[in-house]
Amino acid sequence: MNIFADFNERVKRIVEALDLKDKDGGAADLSRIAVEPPRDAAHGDLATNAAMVLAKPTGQNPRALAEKLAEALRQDADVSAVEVAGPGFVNLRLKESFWHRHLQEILAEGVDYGRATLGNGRKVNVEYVSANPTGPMHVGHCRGAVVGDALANLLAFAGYDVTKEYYINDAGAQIDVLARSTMLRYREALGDKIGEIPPGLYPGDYLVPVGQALAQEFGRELLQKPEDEALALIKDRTIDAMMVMIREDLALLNVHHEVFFSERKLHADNAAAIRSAITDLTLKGHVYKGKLPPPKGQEAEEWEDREQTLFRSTEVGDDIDRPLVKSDGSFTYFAADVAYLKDKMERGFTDTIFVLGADHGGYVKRMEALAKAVSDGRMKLTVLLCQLVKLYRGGEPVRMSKRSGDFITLREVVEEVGRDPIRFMMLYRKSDAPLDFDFAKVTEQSKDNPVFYVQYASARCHSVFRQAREQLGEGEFDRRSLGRNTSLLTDESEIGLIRKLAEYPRIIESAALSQEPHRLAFYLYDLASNFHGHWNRGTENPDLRFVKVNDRELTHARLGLVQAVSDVLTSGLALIGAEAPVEMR
RNA sequence: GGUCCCGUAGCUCAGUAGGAUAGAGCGACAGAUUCCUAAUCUGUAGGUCACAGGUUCGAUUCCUGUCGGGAUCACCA
Repeated sequence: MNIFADFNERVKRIVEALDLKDKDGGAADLSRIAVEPPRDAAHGDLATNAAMVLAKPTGQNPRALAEKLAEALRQDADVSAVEVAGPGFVNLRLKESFWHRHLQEILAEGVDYGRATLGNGRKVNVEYVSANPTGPMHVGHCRGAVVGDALANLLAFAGYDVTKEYYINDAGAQIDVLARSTMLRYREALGDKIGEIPPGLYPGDYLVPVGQALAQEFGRELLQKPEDEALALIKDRTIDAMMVMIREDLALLNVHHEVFFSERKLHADNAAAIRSAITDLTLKGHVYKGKLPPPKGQEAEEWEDREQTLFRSTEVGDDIDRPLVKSDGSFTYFAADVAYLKDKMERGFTDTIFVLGADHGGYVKRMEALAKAVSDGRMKLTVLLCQLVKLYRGGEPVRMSKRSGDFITLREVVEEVGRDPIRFMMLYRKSDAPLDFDFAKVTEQSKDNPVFYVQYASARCHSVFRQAREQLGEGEFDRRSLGRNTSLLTDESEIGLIRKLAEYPRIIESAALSQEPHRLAFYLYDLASNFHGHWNRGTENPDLRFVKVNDRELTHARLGLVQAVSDVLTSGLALIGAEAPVEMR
């Protein structure tokens, strides 16, 4: 139940009853009417811009129109005060009884409070992580993994039919290099002296067990086969092993994809899928043979001026046409994307979202262009770019050398700081802003650390219940009985907390709509702050404490409020992918 | 040079389906514990929302340009 949507309907009904006509004599456009929380709480609980939006098209004075609206709104049983302010805002104040009833609704819905139908069951594909299967996940993958996962959770909660997907880049030269690297480890496991891993191959220890497993299974058999054949088999085994490892790494972060889509499959059977997709594109007139101009702004010494097969992406919004076939006759990476997007379309997705690192910003336009061409504009493709994460340790930048596999792995980060702080902090910044991640600050257990601040609020809620059970000598409290006496909540600070809770559904919808999961993290911080603030009023004024031993009814009412706060914290933290702890000591 | 992102308090950042007097945390200063967890809270100080135009009843938010910072730029994945 979104109270803003609720009152938006009420306002619209009133406006309809006024039977306003626009200049052409038609019914006035009501779509721009908004009901929002006013920026300044002193203005009331809700504000609407209806009068200002409608004034011009209907040729009326905005303040006069606002007065008419106000008059009608005063008749609403839930409204205690209405005033017209500024250029024509209508500010509403709601009766306490409305808030009491709303708290009951929150309690009835529990952790489902805020679930929305915004998506109308539309099928959305969220693709994220998609790291090359050439080694373990490293710290650089964390942000995309968390942002993508939280966004997918959020969209599902907002009523979309979401599929979490991982595109395995298991084709191409890098994978061949990977197979040759494993071959070396295989020989090593057989006792051959391999010396240093030659430059250009993957030196990481993680291939050692893969080589050992091969040696155990095949003995020296593979060395007797033709190299092509042996490498093909080794490649399969290595990719499988890498994906097992990557899934384990992702599980540490609480990330679980539903679909792992293999690029190699698109290249199988003489690239049947790619050929078919390109044929489709060709039939639609998006493919031609031609030359590309040499790149500008940089020395192009190796530029080869040749005629090639191109996707005419410039006609669908791209800056330059894109090659589909390499000079050796094989397909480009982008050609596989054509087939991949076609596959997504055929699986029925109306929306596909890619979560990528900022270094992939150059791919956005060609992907958008491709989606247009492949689906004739029916599939909406959006790219969410995550800026880079800078690592610090106590204020000092952490240096990582890219050579010799000397990077910090995802596993190491999780082991050092824990899953929840990573998930929360990766979302405690807008995706398109760079993020500083300081190991020292993220593990700090104080109010300066938003993760612990929010989780502590959850722990406090549970602490109240422990106290209540002890002092009142009761068992578990169920939500229905807690909601029975909400009308006993009369303190402004208590009503304020309900008001804050009532923003949750709106936050869910706006975060899902704008694809900005960080809004949820900031809201939870805000809610926690409100709760801590209210709590501390109890230290100054014992009458405001939740547990009143000599007033069981009041205690139940207040516990209802605590339960609702706890439910929303639990719900929101779950979307972020973190726990709502019951205790922190 | 092209493209994309960013520019808001001393610092780190929110806020933008266009709304009223632009917010929070940190840092600084002044306070609160016979307390349901002080891992908390209250108050004070601090601003040309980079700059210039445009659209609008109204712009931090949308558009254009300038300046500054970052990312990226065929045949790799």
